[in-house]
Amino acid sequence: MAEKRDKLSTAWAVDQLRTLIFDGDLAAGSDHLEGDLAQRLGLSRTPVREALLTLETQGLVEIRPRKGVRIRPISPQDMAEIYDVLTELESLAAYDAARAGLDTNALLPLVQAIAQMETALRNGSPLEWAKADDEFHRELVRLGGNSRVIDIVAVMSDQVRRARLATLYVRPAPTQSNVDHRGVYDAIARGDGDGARMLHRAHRLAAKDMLIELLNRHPLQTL
Amino acid sequence: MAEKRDKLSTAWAVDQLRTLIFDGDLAAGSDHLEGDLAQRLGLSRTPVREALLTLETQGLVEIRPRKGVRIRPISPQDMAEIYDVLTELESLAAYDAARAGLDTNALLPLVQAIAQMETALRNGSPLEWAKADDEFHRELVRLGGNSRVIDIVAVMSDQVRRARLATLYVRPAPTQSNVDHRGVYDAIARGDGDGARMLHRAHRLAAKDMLIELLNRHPLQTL
DNA sequence: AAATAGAACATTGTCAACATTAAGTGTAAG
DNA sequence: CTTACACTTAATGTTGACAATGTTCTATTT
Repeated sequence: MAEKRDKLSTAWAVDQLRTLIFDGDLAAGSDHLEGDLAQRLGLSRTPVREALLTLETQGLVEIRPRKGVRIRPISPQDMAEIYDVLTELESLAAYDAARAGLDTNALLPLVQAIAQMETALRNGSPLEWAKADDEFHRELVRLGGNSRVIDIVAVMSDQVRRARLATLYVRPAPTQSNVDHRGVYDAIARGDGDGARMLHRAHRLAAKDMLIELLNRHPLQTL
Repeated sequence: MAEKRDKLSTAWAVDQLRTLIFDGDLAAGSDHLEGDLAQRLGLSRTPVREALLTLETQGLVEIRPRKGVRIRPISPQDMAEIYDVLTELESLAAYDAARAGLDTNALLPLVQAIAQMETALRNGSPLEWAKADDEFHRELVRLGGNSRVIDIVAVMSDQVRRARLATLYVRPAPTQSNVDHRGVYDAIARGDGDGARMLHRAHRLAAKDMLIELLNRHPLQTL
């Protein structure tokens, strides 16, 4: 556990709890008392309580009075819902990014992410590929410039983070994904808004179908 | 102010504060101390603080330590961002609703909302029209069935609520809106997903352009 | 043995007091 | 006259204690 905390207790507690959740130290579906969590973090209940409030509105936990705080599991239907939202909002971001008239320099992070994904794919390192993929999507949304979209996508991505990691080593090699990313990038670079939107939409829909099918076939518990 | 409170103080405080904000009793852009708000609601700071935390993640206030809680104003750019998000997510909902194979009975609330809008339009009652319009959009999203979309749209709608009300008496009569709604309804009723999506998208984009142009022309302060 | 009432317990909800910290204010030095 | 420093003040951040309340267990009745 990270030791020093120079920020406010509540913000620090949010970070710590997020880490515990993403690392699986707080298992999906498990229940925890405010008091226990507070003790675990070495804080009083108030900041932990406030942190949990925040995490609840972000959909990571569910507060059930007198039954403990439940770490929200993700069902295949949840995945479908979230991917649909991501599809729409990221496609909008791709459109906006393409229409923004960005120069090559501004698009550099996208190119780098794509390069990293291709390297990772060649090296067979799923984890590194996932990191670069995450970076590509985050950067794409950032370039879109809509702050609401940025926030919502971040929250939704967090909700499926565990599940995506769990499927990383079961899913087929993401060769098509890499092709898709290049296509989206090219469309943005040439200022083709509609093209970028449609290509990204197709990319996301394919990813959704793959993941859902995967989850239904390998009924992974405790997501 | 509503008097009895049978729910938890925090939830009650959220409701009260929302009402105060939407009614303009807490003006857009104004600052308020936790202590003052707590006294105003007759509560201690703790539940008010928790309520403010929630309202902050919903984008209605901005907590600025030692400077008070600011009631977030809405700029034309904010409006543009929010309408873009609403456009994408509601269009998705329209698509999903159309593909869900809902029977006429399930679509009744939509029909009623449309009828109310037409009546209000004939009677020249903008406020009633706005209520029915709100209802139409909320019901549409509900029929889409994606709980994330429902939540996000609710939050985004809240953020523009004040601004929409402020423009109600300045905007041209929404005759085209009513035509649009019928078109969306028909597409859903005949199960035409792509049609519903495209019609609703066009409807929302037009509304956005109208509103933005209106806001830029009548620089309404304090939204 | 099953059902119900009631007591005991555990947990959360709320509060008031205290600690901390940033902003503002006045003073003195350059 | 400006700047920098320390002091004052006001607001928030945090804590521990207490109140309210739902849950579980137990005893009693049928």
